[in-house]
Amino acid sequence: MVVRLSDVAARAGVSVKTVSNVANGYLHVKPETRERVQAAIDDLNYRPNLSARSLRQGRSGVIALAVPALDMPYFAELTRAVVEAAAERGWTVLVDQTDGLRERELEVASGLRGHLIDGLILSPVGLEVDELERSKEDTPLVLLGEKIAGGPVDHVAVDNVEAARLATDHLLGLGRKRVAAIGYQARADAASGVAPLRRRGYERSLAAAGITVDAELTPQVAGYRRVDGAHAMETLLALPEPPDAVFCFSDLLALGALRVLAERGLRVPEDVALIGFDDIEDGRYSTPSLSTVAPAKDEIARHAVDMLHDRIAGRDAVPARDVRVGFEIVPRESTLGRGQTGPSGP
Amino acid sequence: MVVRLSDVAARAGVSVKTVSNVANGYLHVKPETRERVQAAIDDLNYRPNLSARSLRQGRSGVIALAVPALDMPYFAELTRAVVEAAAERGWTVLVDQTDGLRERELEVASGLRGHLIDGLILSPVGLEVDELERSKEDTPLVLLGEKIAGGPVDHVAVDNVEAARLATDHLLGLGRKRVAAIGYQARADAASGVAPLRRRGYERSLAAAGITVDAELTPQVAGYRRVDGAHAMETLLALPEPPDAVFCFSDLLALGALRVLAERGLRVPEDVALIGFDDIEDGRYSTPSLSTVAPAKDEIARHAVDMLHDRIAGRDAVPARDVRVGFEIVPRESTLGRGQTGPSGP
DNA sequence: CTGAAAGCGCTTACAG
DNA sequence: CTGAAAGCGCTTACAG
Repeated sequence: MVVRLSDVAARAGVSVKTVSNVANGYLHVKPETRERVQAAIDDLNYRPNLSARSLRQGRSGVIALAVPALDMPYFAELTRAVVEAAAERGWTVLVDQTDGLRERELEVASGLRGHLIDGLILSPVGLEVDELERSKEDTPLVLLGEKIAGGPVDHVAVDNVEAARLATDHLLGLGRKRVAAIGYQARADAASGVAPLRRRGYERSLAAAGITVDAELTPQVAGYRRVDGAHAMETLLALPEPPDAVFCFSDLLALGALRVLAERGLRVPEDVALIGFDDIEDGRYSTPSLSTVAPAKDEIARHAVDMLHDRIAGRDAVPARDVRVGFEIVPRESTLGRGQTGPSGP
Repeated sequence: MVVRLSDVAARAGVSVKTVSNVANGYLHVKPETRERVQAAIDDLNYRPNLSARSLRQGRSGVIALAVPALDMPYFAELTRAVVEAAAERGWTVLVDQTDGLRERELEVASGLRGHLIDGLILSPVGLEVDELERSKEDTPLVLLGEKIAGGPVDHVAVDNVEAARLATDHLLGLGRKRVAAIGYQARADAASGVAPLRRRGYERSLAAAGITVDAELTPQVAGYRRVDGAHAMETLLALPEPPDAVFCFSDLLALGALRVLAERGLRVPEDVALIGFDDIEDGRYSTPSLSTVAPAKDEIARHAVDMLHDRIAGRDAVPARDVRVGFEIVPRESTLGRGQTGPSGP
């Protein structure tokens, strides 16, 4: 049996307007009246129909978050942070998985959810900026990452070039001479995703140290998962002169690489030092624990939600903003060795 | 500018009914008419307003999935599977995180989303069956896991007792004598979550081998994350006579334990054999790779979505169903040792 | 402070 | 096969 606002009004002996005022926490309702209405709401177990409210108000209180894959820890952790930040605003989050596919990202960006959502936070991988402009929806949109930066849309990211540069510096600072990078992608020149930026930081660091990039030390990967890191590491170890350090463009890549090094009986960091990117929890508990670049995920989430809130509130006049959040180089055992670090853990 | 059905109708020179028919893929529309309507839809970039549709039809096409934590890989992987299974039915999934808190689970179960969702898949941790019955909502509900089984609600789970028994058998089969269990919880007697079931399986296996349970070998944990496994392992290693094998009630617990064993310089599996539960991707790439119990996550997701679909379709007459999905013991290096297993990987 | 009424954008009987 | 109209359950000007 469905309970309507008017049922509550009838029971409480007031108008629907008054019930609506109480349900929405408005002022100008006598405490006595408010109490009577609340009692009726409780008695009847009334729940407002959000579709009706949304239809009337033009806002649903639901935002969508579209990430490549929920089962990649970085995105799982980011999703958690976004859901929490959204909850603080009373928003509900609807999660979409794009698998990094251009068409799915485009679908999502072009209003897949038809007015069901008030706004969208999208972490694009395959989408190009011109496609985004062509599909220009009126749904407020915030982009994550640097796939499409400086474009016509709000976006928040870490400074990937600088973070990658410092990560590589960290390896060079250990005295390593052959520093490889795992994460180069075939489509790198097409400015896809973070790869070209982290690549630039890596190369910049080497250049500053007077080292020329050795193409052999930058194998191509198909993706950023453990399996890709494992394959790339195998390639590197097959070289006549393997690297003595590796900067992996994601922690998952690094964990895959770590696994292969262990299989080969190589010591980390003594034989090969390793640093990743993302600071996922897995890396804190691996053996050895994984040095990494830690982006401020909570800040990313908070900024994304705040910016979306501003857009939804109608600050359309404001030009698109590019927000940078902080990051930190977190040295752990995979570069410093055992005993150099404190107890692991979150 | 918002485009309405009537705008499309006007442009195409037909009635709204016809546009509605086309938009919903109904029959009985002349191909020629359909084409003209479709052209108008494309021209105007029309998107149906889902709130209006939902208000009218009483169904939104959105279901909610409530899990304890998205950043726990098991739930992240399960969420992915549910989103995919739901997509096959044209459903969108709204994700809630409960943190395993009773009150949040209750909120969610008692229609938090007020008619926004057509149904709910809930993985309860703290919620008790009587609370669930009291709050008896009309929103179709399917429960995951065995926290509340055999109750008044559809639910799908693996046979945790049997799975735990076989996992323990696997350790005993290696000739281990002091087999510990990490995952006992203080509230175990209160029948909370999977702990008591896996505990029963563990004890049943020992009993069959003529071994009495040693309370020292079953330390309490506060949660099922890596940090909890690390703490419990430390407790076990501090014993005068530490275990030579450990059954961990989750892979995360096992990964935490593995980390501590490595820190202490103990060999796995030579000194201590280890098996987990969940088959998360992390365990396939750890060193050593982690033996585990692999529940059929895709089956769980598919059954949950199918059962929810049946309830939404109004098969209320059908009594609550308890569905069991399969599982598999997956031996890897943490019990079999190096070289005993094939190449790791997904 | 409260009541009666319009309207958000759909879908769907009901006529034709 | 198509058109005109009612109504889903809210919120919100508009009167009082």
